[in-house]
Amino acid sequence: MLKTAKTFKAVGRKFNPQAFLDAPGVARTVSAYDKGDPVFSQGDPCRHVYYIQKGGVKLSVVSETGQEAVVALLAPGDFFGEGCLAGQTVRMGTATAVTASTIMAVKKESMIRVLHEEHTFSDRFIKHMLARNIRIEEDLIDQLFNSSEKRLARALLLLARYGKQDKPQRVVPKISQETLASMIGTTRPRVNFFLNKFRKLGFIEYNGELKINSSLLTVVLHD
Amino acid sequence: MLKTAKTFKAVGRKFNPQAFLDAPGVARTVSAYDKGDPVFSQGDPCRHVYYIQKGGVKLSVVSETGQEAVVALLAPGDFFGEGCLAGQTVRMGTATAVTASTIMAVKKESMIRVLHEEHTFSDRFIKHMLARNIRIEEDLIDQLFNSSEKRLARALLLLARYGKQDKPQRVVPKISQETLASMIGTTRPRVNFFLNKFRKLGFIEYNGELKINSSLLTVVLHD
DNA sequence: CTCGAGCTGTTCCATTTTGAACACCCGCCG
DNA sequence: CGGCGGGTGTTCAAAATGGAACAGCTCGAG
Repeated sequence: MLKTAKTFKAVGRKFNPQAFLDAPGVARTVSAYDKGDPVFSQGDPCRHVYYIQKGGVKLSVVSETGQEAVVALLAPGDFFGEGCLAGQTVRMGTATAVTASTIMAVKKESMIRVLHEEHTFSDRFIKHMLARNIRIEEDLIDQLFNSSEKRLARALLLLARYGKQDKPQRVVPKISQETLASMIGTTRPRVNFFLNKFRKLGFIEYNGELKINSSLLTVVLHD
Repeated sequence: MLKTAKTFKAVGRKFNPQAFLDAPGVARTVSAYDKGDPVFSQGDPCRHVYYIQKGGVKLSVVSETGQEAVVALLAPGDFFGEGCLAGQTVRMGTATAVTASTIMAVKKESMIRVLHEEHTFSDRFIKHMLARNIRIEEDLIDQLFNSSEKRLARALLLLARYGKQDKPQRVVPKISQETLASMIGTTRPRVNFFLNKFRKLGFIEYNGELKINSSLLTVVLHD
């Protein structure tokens, strides 16, 4: 009855995975989080997969030396905490709400059952994971190839499409220089230096709100 | 009837995904590759998923400026080229045999069908992808946190368990300083410098063959 | 209003890293 | 035998980066 599931490719972005998780017998709970609340923390036991209904979540890791690295920023429709499906028993990082959020937790076992029983759902989930894979791989390649200046330019361009699949915006969601620094693996003064450089060059504008000029900023990536 | 599929966790490392792909009606071809042969190249159309039966494969990306970054080294039992399942139409990187290899190509559509019909297989595939996800994420975190010296130490430790799930070896597979450099995102002189440093400190030995002392080398990671 | 927390703007220097160069070594092929 | 290609050992100056420090701004709580 779900025509959108005809082919893998046809599973478009309007598809709602949540419908399947709302079925009777699926062990799930929906919770509200305030900005800054942790959903789980590095070292916690690993028993649920999460699905973002509203808001946004930051995945980060803290090193022995205490510095934080932001691995991903997630938006409504994203899953996270899937590590437990691969047999991880503890969380390898911390998930924090970056705005007030509504997040559904699904028991690992329920998740597996739904993955078995619903092709449309499992297709979607596999796609989600592949997409995340691709994105993280791109981030890695970015790190391997580029200078921090280029990485910052790229991070801004990606943030401009945060949560809006394929529809880049001119306005970048509010984000501190500190967080930017931990996303691209450098220090805050460095981020500040380049932001001002970009501003002087007219690639971005900002007073409180950060706007980017995609076409100009893209130039930075190509030398 | 498939007892091994009882729980997700029970899908152990002895499980052989290939059995499912050998079923009648699955569009697949098995080919032999010599060392250095490309399996696919950046920009090629994207219609198959690959499975390594024998040998080893290197996934790499080439930047506009011509420098190469090695994203992954894969061993028998690994899948690659899964990007096409997520709707990618062209290859984002190049896959090259690093030794003489036997590799099975499975048509995207067949792969999807088997994923739908065989829980044991799809569990395994999801696990594989999650594992790759975790590994790439670790590589990214490594880049975000660490100096090239630490990254090199970590790369050597990981290479020591290349293809041997969970059973680290003392001998690291033959690999050029150039390739190491492109894996950790630095230059060859840098790799050379640190290798010699590690040798002087007794962390590694090498004449033609590279042996590591895991416990000593691990020290480098923790300052 | 006043204080403090959190973020931004800026400076400076020690250190790390790059990038290019040159010599050496060894195995393979004509 | 001689040359050539691919990998290694080493050097050095120029450039990028890290890290610490200090000042200013703004907004909300008391």
